[in-house]
Amino acid sequence: MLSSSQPGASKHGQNLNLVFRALGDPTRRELLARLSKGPAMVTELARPFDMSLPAVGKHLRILENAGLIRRTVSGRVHQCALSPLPLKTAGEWLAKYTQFWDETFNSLNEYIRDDNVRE
Amino acid sequence: MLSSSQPGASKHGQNLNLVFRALGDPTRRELLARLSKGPAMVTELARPFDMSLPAVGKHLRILENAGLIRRTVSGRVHQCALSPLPLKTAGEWLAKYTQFWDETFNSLNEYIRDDNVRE
DNA sequence: ATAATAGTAAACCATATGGTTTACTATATC
DNA sequence: GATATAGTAAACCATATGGTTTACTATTAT
Repeated sequence: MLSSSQPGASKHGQNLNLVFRALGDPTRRELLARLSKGPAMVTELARPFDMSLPAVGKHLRILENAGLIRRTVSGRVHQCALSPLPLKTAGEWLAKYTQFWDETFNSLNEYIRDDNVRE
Repeated sequence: MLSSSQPGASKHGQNLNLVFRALGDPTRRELLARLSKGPAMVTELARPFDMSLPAVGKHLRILENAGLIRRTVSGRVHQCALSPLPLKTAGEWLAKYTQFWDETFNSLNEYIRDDNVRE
């Protein structure tokens, strides 16, 4: 069934791991929401949180490793910007299940059930 | 900016934490893919994996706690079924960023940028 | 030159994840 | 009743997460 190879061995799967795990933390979702309004430096991003600067720095690193933000250093200022493509990837993975969201089990659904949903 | 309250304090946010973290593991995504083709018992679900039954059992528990599967026990058999609503919730969260996916920075995007993306 | 600012690095801690093996419970079968 | 099957429970282990504090580097400002 599904991918016959190892469960998350593909690069694609690895990205999904990093992205979904990154999204699983509320602080990081807040950071993304903030960055959706435009780039910001680290201190600026950290200000709203009741948390040390290094802690926020770590969250940003995780977002960066997931490809969700990019960082440009100029002087001592690290400017962070949203890099939303991985969100699209995640959205596309979820979209494969859209068919199941409306539990109108019609014949189309029947057809889909016989189809493969791949990892 | 965004939610003025605590970062993941809402029940909604808690669900997102559980759901995204559940999706962050390839074994669990495979399990969901398998269940998208119809319900299955635990042993059946575990078979394709090079992993002990208790390990798969734990993954199923995590999926269950995230609301992504339901379990009905009859006799000694635990039947698991996909419960896709939390996927919808996650998809809706992601959908708030759809605007950023196509990097056509038109005037609509400009308008959106002034809008709030909330947690 | 001195001091303040932006940020990372490193050491540390508590708890969570993801896996194992062994033991156990409960149901089904012979 | 004896045995096999389905599955969880519990104890254990290694590593990852999410936070802290202290120390450090590098840039900017006085």
